[in-house]
Amino acid sequence: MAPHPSGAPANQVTCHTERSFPRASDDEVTCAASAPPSPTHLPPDCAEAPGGGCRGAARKLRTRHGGRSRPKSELALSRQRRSRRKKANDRERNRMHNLNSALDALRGVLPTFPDDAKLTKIETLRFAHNYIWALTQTLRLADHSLYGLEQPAPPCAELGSPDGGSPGDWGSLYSPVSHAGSLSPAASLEELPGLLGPGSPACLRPGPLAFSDFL
DNA sequence: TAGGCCATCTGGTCCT
DNA sequence: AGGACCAGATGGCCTA
Repeated sequence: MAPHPSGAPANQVTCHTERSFPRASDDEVTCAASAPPSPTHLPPDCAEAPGGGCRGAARKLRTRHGGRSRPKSELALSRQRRSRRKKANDRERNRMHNLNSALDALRGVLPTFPDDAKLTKIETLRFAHNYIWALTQTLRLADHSLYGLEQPAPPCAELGSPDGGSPGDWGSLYSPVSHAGSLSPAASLEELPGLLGPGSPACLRPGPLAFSDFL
């Protein structure tokens, strides 16, 4: 299922651009525009502020407060905490965006069907895991046949899978790494069974592929 | 309406 | 001290 097929964007924009929805604590956490910057709660892009008043203000503040580690008032401590929290929130948001970007990149190299909704995070990870396993098995089989090993391909049951299932073995027809840019996942998956040679074990020609085979 | 998925916030912990 | 990482909480959106 796709919770946000056309709704909210996958990557929520941050405070520096726009927010998708306000929160109760946003008056403290979001853009500095919502509240006048206090001397101890300087916006991160303060240096670019028109007139460059921020640095001057900070210097003035240091001068006025005697530089370092002076006992701070409760108000100043509170502002400092909020400032740190805001910065931590920004970093955390950015970190999660990076994580989501990596997941999107992973989705991009995984075969999917056109009518399939976007994979969820957990589906993407499981799919990738099983897909890599299938590719590994294919390479193993290719080695066996290339170097004339007498041993026939192991029965499907012996192939095993990381999850105990047997998702099949037809991933070696293309490499998600080497063809990442030109990969046509949808077509590839549907053509895979037919592209496998007639000598392929039955378990490697699973017929119509179900996406769930990889999950 | 319940449940799934997601983004975000938050506080804690560890590391530099 | 500050950043990275993590897990829990919260609330919004969507689908069955």
